[in-house]
Amino acid sequence: MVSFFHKYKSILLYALSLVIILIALQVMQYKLILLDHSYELYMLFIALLFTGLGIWLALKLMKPKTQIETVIVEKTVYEKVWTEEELQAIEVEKQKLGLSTRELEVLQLMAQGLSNQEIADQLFLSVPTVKTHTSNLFFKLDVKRRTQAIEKARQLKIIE
Amino acid sequence: MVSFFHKYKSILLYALSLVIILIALQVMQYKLILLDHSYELYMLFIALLFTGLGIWLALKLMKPKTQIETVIVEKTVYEKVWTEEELQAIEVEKQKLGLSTRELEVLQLMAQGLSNQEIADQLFLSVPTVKTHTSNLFFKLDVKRRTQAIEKARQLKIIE
DNA sequence: AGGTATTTCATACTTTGGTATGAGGCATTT
DNA sequence: AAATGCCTCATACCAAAGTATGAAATACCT
Repeated sequence: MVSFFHKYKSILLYALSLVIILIALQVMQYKLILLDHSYELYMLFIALLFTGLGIWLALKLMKPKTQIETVIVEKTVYEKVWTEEELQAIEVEKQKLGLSTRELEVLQLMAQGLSNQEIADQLFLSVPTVKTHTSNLFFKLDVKRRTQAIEKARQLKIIE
Repeated sequence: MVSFFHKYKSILLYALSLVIILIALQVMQYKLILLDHSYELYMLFIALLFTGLGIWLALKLMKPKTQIETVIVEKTVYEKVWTEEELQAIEVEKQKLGLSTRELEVLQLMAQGLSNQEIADQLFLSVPTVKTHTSNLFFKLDVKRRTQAIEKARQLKIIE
């Protein structure tokens, strides 16, 4: 019963408004407006009033539809100025990771979108070797995929 | 001038309807309805009529909102680095790509390091659907892998 | 009413990515 | 000399990514 009211709250409110306004209009009609014989203005007023009410009702009922589309997050990133403390914290984290020279090289190329094969070619390595590096890299960065590794490395300012 | 009409077509149509209906009502008033002294029914009719008109108007005006063409306005504001011309050039490139809403959403999540499965879960899609989106995405971005797509999207400032 | 674009899903297939394990060479450190 | 850490490579196996193709529903526009 409560949920019923909740669900159709807008419509019930509309019906209520309808009744109230109609009564009000009838009162007004006999007391004020029609005395001036300004029937056209009177009608215009009513029309606009109920149009507004219709718009309001539509907006209320439409709400669920607009919700679906708001999955996307809007981000406005300003140029961040890093304080000494933050930079030091990042440095510490980088140190803790203990990435080797080779691993950093691989990470660089990985972030540029190269495949393991392409990285191997670039660094004159075999693909298994590159895989070993990437695998160790993921372990040290505590991630599961190269895309996550790239994201994390970016946050730690290891790359770019 | 044409686009002006197109943009405010709904409102103009509303105004037109308003006028026509008011005139019609006045004619009706003198000829039909009020002869029965059914003033209340008459008012109710008007109220419902214009409520409907209001709903229609609201729906028309809401349309652009549900489309959400460029919801992802991820304008990263590196204030001092990017000039107006550069930003505009980037915008033009973005437009040329013609990425759809869904594709942009997938791109976003992809850049956060999510797997196709995780993207599917997040957006309530099947994995094949996500694959379709990524595949189209790669084609439009002219890349071969998701890591490249992320890199390119970053350069075009589509993401972060 | 028909055309277009988007979104969705499926199936089948190939390629790439990632894990596990082992192993040898080469420095540096203890 | 032995231990440690790094770099290298290999094999094998499984998971994820990516391609190709078809299809169907929706929505929008002319």
